[in-house]
Amino acid sequence: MVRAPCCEKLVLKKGPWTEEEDRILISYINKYGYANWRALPKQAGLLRCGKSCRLRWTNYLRPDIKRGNFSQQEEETIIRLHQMLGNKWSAIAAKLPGRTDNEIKNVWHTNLKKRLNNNNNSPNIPPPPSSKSPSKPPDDHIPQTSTGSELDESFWSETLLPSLEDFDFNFNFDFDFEAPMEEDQVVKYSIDHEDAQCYDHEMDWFQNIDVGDLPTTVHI
DNA sequence: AATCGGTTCAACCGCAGCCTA
DNA sequence: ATAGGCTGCGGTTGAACCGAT
Repeated sequence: MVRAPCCEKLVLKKGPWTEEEDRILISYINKYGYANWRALPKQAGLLRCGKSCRLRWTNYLRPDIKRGNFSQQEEETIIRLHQMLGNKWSAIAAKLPGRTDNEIKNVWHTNLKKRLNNNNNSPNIPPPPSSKSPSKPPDDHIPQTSTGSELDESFWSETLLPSLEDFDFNFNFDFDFEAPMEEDQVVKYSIDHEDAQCYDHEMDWFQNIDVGDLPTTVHI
């Protein structure tokens, strides 16, 4: 179907936002909210398209944005979540309060990706799940339980990952690299069972599973 | 001081999916 | 069932910045 262009061929401004524009946008949203982004700039008196306003607000002006460098823990969380979710930046951002998908995407491309590439020849970082890479990871990347037995791959692809996609992570995944990272790297994670139960109302999977069944240590 | 190359990050673009009429 | 509108997402771009020479 044919879509109307976001920024109609009117003289809508593009490029960096000025302080004045920021002020207008913040003031308008504080007063009226942002129910309709398309109508917002017109009503607020901004010569911007709604899309541009939404982006500026969600990525920069929102009061709950956490500015500044990413902590090591945040970076590790991003790496781990990226391994599980792939380039689902918004899903990753949802697990890092105060961080935006754009910010995480930038950090990934400018920092973490390179860092991982530097460690690339170590087999400890499995390729992220990606629709663009249908090939299976090599056998030595299949996660194994702490007992050394291989996890059923379908557990990850059919049960765990889809659940994580939709799950509101208010429990902590506590990933903990054991240094030094050797070929048989161990990645540990833990799930606070009680917290998990708080959010399991609609998740049969969590209701029926004994967290004790989950591997808490995974050899990659 | 000038220039050059690399890095960062805000912003844009286009598509997909959802919703409604 | 379908067309059209809107929002959100991921990929990409380009200006600004920074350090090296």
